[in-house]
Amino acid sequence: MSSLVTFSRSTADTPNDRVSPEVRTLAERVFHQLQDAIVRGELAPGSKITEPGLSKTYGISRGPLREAMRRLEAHRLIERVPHVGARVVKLSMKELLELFDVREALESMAARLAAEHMSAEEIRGLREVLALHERQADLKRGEAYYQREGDLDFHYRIVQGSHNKMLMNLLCDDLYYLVRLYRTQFSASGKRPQLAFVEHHRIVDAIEAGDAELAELLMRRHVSASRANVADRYAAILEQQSTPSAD
Amino acid sequence: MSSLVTFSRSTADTPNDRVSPEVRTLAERVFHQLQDAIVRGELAPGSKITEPGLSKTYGISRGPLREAMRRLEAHRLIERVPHVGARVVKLSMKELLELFDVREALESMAARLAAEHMSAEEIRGLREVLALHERQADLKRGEAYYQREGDLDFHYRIVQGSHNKMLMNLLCDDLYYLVRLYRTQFSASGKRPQLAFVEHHRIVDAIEAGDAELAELLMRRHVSASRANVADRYAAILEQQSTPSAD
DNA sequence: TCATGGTTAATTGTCGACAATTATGAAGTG
DNA sequence: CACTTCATAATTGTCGACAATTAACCATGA
Repeated sequence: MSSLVTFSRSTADTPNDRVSPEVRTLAERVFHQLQDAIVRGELAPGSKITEPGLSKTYGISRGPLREAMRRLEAHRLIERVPHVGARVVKLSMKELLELFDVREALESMAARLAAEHMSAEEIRGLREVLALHERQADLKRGEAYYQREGDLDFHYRIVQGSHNKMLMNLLCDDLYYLVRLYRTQFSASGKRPQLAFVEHHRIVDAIEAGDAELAELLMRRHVSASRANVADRYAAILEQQSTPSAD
Repeated sequence: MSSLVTFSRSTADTPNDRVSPEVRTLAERVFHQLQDAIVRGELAPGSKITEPGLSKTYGISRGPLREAMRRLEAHRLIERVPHVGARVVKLSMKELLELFDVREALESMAARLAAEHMSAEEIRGLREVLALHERQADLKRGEAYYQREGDLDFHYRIVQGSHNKMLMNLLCDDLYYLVRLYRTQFSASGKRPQLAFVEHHRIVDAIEAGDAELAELLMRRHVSASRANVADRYAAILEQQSTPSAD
């Protein structure tokens, strides 16, 4: 029953592991469990979650559960209204595009700072991640699963390379969970991954060369292109829906 | 001469709401009270805050108090460590500069979006804010108080003009409280306000012209200059401290 | 049939008490 | 005198119960 908690790290040799369970308290543990359940779609978006229900499900009292829910709310994974209840967040396309705008702003800044601050071994690790993705893409073409998680891994490392803790908190602790939630909600892939590869490489090149401006520009385009891809796919779906019953 | 004008909201039609956006619950109220106390410096940065203490001070039980503290932690105004306690956040200069980098990224994006999405009356309101600041600056030259709050007002409006809710949440609900906290912590002003005025005007010009790229660039420079100003002042203070001797 | 009012049930908000963990201080020993 | 050890106290984590608010439902009347 109880899940094996968060085993997702691809490269496990990171001393500064961000997603360490750190289960020193009940509220922490159930927070991570709920976070995982939401991101994986086990808790349907928009579904109402009730305190007594979760309390019984996870076998804890409402005290720590409420704390966990507060944290989920702060991370924008659930929405609460006083005296009424909480629902799992349901990303609309408008909000998803908003998310991309924020990512474009923050990640381009992260790339710029990474080009300035990243150490040699950090860059080496970044290249390893890219090589790993490439190998996986060779083996499993089309299955974008690994690539997708790996894509986050790539962005993860760049954000960490910025050496800006505030950026790391905002992107890794908040926004990336929303990104993953989106990826399960709208199960999107498209033809982007192949393109994303070369973009990733160019970004790393710029970072390695210490060209902050170029790294920033490339990352901005990278995220922007991803956003455009999502918007296009959405428009296509809309059109397909508005052209109904073509049997 | 004492200061007679003590309130800052530019639109003064709302008399009562000092700290009461929505006080539907105890936790909400004490959260806003604590937030205000921290930002104003009534709770010293770095000081330890204890649950029984605050519980008695505000006359509520520890339940809603803990919820309020969770929210403060999410907004990065306090720092908690399990089983140990919570302390009011104490911004180091390093973290402050990090904050400026994040602001530069987000606010330049906000300016860009504002240039694309802001309505005519929103722009008019923005100009009114600028005019008000100019009048106040004429009357009270040097007293940067009003200008400073007003500066936030200006940035506030542009962020709202972006029509991006996620951006609004990040900047207005999280980062701006940190900015205000910094302003009380290091009581900084410098000669920037006068310069900031013309920069503000140029930004509004770009927004009004619908020139997104220019608005973004100007806002980026604006925040960056503010950051440089802070860094310079800090360097000066450091040098002053390292050259005292002769005691 | 529909609207409206009140009553009931369920959920959230709040509280006080107990358990677990950590910090503090004194005593003892090398 | 410094360092370790242990016992005490204080603080945080957790729990169950009660109060307040909201939603649902049924009944009544036009």
